[in-house]
Amino acid sequence: MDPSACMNAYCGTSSSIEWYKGWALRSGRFANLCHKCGSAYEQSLFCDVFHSKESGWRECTLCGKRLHCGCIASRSLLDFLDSGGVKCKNCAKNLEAHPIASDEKPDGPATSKISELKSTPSDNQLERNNVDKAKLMQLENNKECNGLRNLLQPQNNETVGLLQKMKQDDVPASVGGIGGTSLSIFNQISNVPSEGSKAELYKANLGINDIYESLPHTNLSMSLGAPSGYASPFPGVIVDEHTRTSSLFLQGARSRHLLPKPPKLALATGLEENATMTSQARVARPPAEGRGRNQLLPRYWPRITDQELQQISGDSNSTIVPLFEKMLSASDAGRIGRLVLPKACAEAYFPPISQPEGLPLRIQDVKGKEWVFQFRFWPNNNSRMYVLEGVTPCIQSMQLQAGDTVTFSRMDPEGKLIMGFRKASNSNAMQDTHVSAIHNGAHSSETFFSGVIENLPVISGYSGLLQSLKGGMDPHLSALSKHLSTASGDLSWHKSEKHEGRTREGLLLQSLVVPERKRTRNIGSKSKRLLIDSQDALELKLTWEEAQDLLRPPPAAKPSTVMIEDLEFEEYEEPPVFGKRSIFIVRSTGEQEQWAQCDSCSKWRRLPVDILLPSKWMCTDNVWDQNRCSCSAPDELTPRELESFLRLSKEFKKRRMVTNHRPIQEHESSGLDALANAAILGDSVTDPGTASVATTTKHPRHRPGCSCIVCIQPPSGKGKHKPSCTCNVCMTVKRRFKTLMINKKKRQSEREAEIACRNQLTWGPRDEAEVDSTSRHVSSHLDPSDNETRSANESESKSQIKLAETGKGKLDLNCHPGREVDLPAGPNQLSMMSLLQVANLPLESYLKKTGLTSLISEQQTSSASPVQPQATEENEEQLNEDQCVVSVVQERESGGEERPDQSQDDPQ
DNA sequence: CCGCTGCATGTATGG
DNA sequence: CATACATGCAGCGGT
Repeated sequence: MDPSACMNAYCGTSSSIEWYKGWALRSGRFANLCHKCGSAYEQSLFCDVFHSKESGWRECTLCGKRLHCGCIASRSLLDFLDSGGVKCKNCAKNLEAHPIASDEKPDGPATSKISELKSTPSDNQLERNNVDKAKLMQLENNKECNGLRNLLQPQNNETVGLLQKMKQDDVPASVGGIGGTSLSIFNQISNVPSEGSKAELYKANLGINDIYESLPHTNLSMSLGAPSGYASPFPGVIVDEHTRTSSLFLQGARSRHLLPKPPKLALATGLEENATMTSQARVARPPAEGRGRNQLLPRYWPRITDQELQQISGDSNSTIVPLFEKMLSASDAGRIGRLVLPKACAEAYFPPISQPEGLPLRIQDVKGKEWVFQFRFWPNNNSRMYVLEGVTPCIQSMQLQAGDTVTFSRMDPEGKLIMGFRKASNSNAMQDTHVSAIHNGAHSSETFFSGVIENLPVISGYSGLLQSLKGGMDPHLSALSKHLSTASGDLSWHKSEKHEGRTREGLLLQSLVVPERKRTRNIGSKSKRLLIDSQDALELKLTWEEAQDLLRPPPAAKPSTVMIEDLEFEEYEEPPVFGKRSIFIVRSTGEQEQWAQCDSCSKWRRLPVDILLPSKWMCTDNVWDQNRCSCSAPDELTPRELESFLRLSKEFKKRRMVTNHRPIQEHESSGLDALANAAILGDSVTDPGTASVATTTKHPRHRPGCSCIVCIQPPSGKGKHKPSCTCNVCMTVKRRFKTLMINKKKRQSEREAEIACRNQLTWGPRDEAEVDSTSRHVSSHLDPSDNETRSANESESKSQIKLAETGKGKLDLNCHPGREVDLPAGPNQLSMMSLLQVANLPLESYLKKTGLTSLISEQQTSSASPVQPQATEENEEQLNEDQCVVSVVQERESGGEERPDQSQDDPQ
């Protein structure tokens, strides 16, 4: 499916800048919005391109225009500069129209821009730079920044100016690569004639999409040797690969050093520190050019840090040239002992082979041990599939498993192949281990820093720092681990211990306590087949949902209202911001509480239920309780209570995982099954709360049960039933669906008035439990004897709630323009701001005012009911001791899990 | 019967 | 749609 097309099968809007216009808020959820059909794609919250919680907003490096990456819709919105940063379509177009302008005018745009920036350092660009302040705060701790100023000192004005210009451009993609990056820039600059450098560099900054194509023309394969008159802060010299021809592997190899720009403020922050700091940033380096013309996917770019390079190289005169890396698949790491090599890499960096038998290849590991693998290929279609055979002993010796990464480098001038590795689960420095591990290692925390996204053509931070490091020999890395995993969030190559010790509770707590912790979505993972612990995978799936929970409207942003298909959306030009996660509880008295944890002292503080917390919140911000507005104030919750709450939250999370997991299995079914799901799941199918979680693989943004024209297609080649099929199964499914819809309509009409009222409540404190747009909701009931009445009312109240949501006019990603069933009666005029105002009213007064006091009991019962037996039993037992029964409200996330027995919907 | 080998096939992804 | 690649699996040989 065209990733840039609207996923609504009825819409047909395909890639265009218009597609993705802004952030839409509806039903308490943020999403990006197709302006044609109103489909909202919540998954776009996390930016595939920038892989950032900052939602993919960037500025064109050249003109400053704000861009959205168009995670799903349209990557064509922007191009990536090979020098880092992005450019908008306009700039790209303009530059393509005048590709040689800068060549003709060495003092043209580049120079003038440079001087301009030099002279007015507080111009707009700098102002714009503030946008990414948050990101840069991370940088402040990153000593990678440090070397640049010193590097600049001896430079001529041109170079400095250029670098300044570069630094001022917003280049988040190279955030992590500052050290090496800046050095490489410097070296390159200093190695070319100054006149040419401007032109070439500027040109390199322009619309060059294909770095491999463009670089030969831009003559950037210049020597990287240390410039005369420049005392490199690094102990080695830079490799000039042009001079390396000694190895077979070097055949055709040329350095194609790119010119990533250092991020803005790279020069402005922390520059005083010593310049000899070697880069520890894990930056994907476009590898040295190999024979093959095929460009290497960024996925395979070596992400070796300079420090690792240094460690490999030791003190020898040899230079380590990172070639490529590959994340081990299950079969790679399996017992078969065959490591599938990326074709392009194999052809580029390994000796050419013409016979399938290939030839033995000596590869030295980082400990200095030499292995001999059979490098060979199989015919595959009309192509070849390259494998390294006999890798099992090596893999085992490195204790590698699926998801870990092996790196291939070359030691020059010997041409010796070096094999390193990186454990997927070692990004402990960022406490993101569980995430990175279950991400197949594709997006661990360092990715966030570096901004380099695998699978995506983000050209970033090629340090060009192919240092040869002088001194002692023996490229052992055995001691490496203790040098790595430092504060910069780097990965260790060697640490094999996993962080299984981190308990689920810990994970939960972490997620509760540090919601702003960098988390990633399982995107960009090439291998879906990697062995991932299912629980972890489910947990991973939730990160989006969790993130959605934390979204807040951008501060000071005024939403504009757009109407699409009679649905009203609030549209924000700014992406939402992340707030702090909190826990909601409901006492048996009906009293609601919100609890949040101080970021400083970790104590839990009780808050009004209607407060939206910023991502950072501390006791001192607790203006609602003067007795507990400082970290020194004692904890209000007993450890027992806290444990109960967290426990229940954990249970809730688990159940939600299970709930969400089920449809994933179901989606393997045929389109008719999907229809059946629609019938069985009924209202909840269209519950927007389930939309973002339970997806199908057919097209991941559709929910199980989705009956759109796409979803009801059988899997290719496996069609079971035609839409016109009249077999018993099909007829039953259709009948069920019909009955369901009739019932739904009936209920809807019966409760129309009530729905209207309830809609007003949607953003009220109580109804948050249904919307769950902010937090885990845990309601506590002091009287467990409520259970009977609860169960008696459960079914009805649930259906009411769901109906209420139906009536709210939910987002249906696949709304048929002419479809009646799910369309709401009309738009609701609930703006975020008005809702917040409403939320600020005391609950009771609001209910009285709106005549909805009767809803309290109903909601309580409904909110307490859907606890699964196994969880409830244990919990209640535990909690009864505490005189507090806590149950989790999960109306919204429950999907079809807790619907009444399907036979209720089954006319048979 | 088991494990290895080579190929075929399904799936994900990029153009 | 073409391609890359992860993995399944048939066939074969060794035990």
